[in-house]
Amino acid sequence: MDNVTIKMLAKELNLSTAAISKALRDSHEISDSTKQRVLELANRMNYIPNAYAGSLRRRKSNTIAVVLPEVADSFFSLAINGIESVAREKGYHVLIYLTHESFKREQDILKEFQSGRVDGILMSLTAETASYQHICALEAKNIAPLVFFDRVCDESNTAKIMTDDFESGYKATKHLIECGCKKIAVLSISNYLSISSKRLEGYKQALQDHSIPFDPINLIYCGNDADSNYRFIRKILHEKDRPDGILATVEKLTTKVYLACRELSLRIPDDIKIVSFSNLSAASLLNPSLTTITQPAFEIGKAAATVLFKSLDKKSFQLENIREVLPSELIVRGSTVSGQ
Amino acid sequence: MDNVTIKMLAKELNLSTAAISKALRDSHEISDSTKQRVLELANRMNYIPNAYAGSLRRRKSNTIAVVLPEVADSFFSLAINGIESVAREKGYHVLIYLTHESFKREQDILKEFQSGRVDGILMSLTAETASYQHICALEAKNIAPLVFFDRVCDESNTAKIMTDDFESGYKATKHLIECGCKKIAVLSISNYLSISSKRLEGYKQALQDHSIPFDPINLIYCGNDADSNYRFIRKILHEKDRPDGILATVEKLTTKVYLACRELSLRIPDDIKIVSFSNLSAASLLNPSLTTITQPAFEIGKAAATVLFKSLDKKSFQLENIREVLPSELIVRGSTVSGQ
DNA sequence: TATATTTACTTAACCGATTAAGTTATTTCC
DNA sequence: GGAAATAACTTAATCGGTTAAGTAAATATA
Repeated sequence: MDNVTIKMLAKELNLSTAAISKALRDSHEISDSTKQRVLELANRMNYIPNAYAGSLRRRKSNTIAVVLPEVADSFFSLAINGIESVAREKGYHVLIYLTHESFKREQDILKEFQSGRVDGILMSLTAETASYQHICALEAKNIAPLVFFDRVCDESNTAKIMTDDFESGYKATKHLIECGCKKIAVLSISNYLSISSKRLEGYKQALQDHSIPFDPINLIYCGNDADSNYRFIRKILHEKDRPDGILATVEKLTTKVYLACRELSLRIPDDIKIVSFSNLSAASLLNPSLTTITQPAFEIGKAAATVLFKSLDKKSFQLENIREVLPSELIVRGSTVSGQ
Repeated sequence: MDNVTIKMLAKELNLSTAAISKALRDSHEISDSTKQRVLELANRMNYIPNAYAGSLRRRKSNTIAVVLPEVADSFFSLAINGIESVAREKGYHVLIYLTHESFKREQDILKEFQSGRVDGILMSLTAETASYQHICALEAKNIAPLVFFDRVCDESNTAKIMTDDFESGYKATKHLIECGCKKIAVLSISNYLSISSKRLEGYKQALQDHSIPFDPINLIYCGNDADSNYRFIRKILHEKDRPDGILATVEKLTTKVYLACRELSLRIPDDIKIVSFSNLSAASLLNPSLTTITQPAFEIGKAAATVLFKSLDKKSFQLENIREVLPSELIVRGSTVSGQ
């Protein structure tokens, strides 16, 4: 039960705790022979330093927080993989906080970080986040360096790792238009998120470049409840002037679209074409296979963590105005082009 | 930068730090009027206790660890959701450790827990784990209560939350046999994991009950590398006496099977039928839709966390010999029955 | 009225490590 | 040979809380 402490090592070797501590940290104040003895004993007694004693004294926890809406989403789970790969290499621990798209939770979580629990924060905003005081407060108080990934906060000027959302929205829409779509609906989960608005801008630009007027009726905002999203989508696809193309900006909405199409006997891609932002590895196996905008999720996580650790390794490193934009890829499959 | 501490509150109110601490913890030693004053000031100054000071003194971190092979897997990501939902309610923090199926990592991670970083551990073994000293050591030293979920360790007698793996293996195999399969291959990732052997036992029992001899050649062990798994599966499906039924015990292998079938022009379910352990929400949208054994992933995570917190809340609570078995469900779809 | 108890605190030790500021003994240098 | 520098430690303060033990005043009890 009781773990080996520095005090026990000190008693055993007739040294002060200070000497042990310094020996373990390879201080020049300690002779090589003593260091040897300390190291040997520490190994033999299986000494593991108390995680919190050092954190308290040094005001450093070797822990980062990842704040994100959801894990059960291939983009975020891959991003976590990327983050974890860097954190592990650096010997850091990773705390996970799920907001489940709740702004209140996001606020509570950030507030808790004032406890000094984490040295750095990686964050992707909730779909609800429309006010940024909690983020400003965090930054103003200089609590911990913050790096946004994917769902970044334009109102903050800390580091942001993102994909080319405008271009992605543009590419996807252009592709749908070129496949013959005249009425393209955009499924979104937020009118606050900058990724949403950028994707939407890309969409609008593509329409404009192809002389299709933008009609706000084609903007469809879904919520957090899977069932009502399904019913909503189904209702829209059931209408007389239903869309003939769908751009789903969120992976989870695609399932609903497929199900609704199936139930309404709408043929994909003949009656309706679909492009979805998705990292689903089974995208190519769907019926029909799904045309996706696929983000480099793992790389985004990795890049975000890498930038964060630059700041943690060197206090002078400035996160401000850092923007990394990684390209997404349009992968054309059967939901837009038959026979693919 | 410098956070509000108890010392600052004490100075402000002309009280000792002890009084503040006790007031904040609503001790009977402090008068109501003083408590009021302390609480009011703490609120006003936005006092957030240092996360590590209390943890050090009280030897309690309000943090649990989740040790698992992978997040980019719908079972595990849903389980994390379940765990997080309980942890959040209890005011605990969740550290995530990914083993990526590496035994060495699992050992290192467990060893680190001797630092007292976490109050409790939720764990799912790696596919490689065949030795259990690291787990015994953890338990012997009484470092933190440990609850296994899904990939449990039979050699330990701490709490285990699992699904009915034998029955699932049985049901899946029986279904394949009833669909006409004569030669059913089992895709597995481990011959160590108890879930694997239980599923396999169920498979064998089903064969026996239907008078089909068990042939070890139908046992196919895949590794951790996606590409070589694919090539391996493809090779097997290319052979003359290829299987006519596949039971994939791991979600990620299913994609490979579908791809291999497509490349080899094997028709599912006509030429080959597939059942997979999977929590993929898109299972019904695959081409053909996938017959699955679906585990109650969220509930498993939730149950595991609930049991762990029982032990954390009441030290006398015995985790030993606790076994909760939640039922999985066979969902018949198009990969075994055409037209589904 | 004297003693016991309760109330509402304060003091000081403590959790386990880190580190600034000493303290010797030894070596270096002029 | 004596001052200065260096090596190899120790002492004690510190991080920010928690808590056992102590204390003084107020109240209760005999």
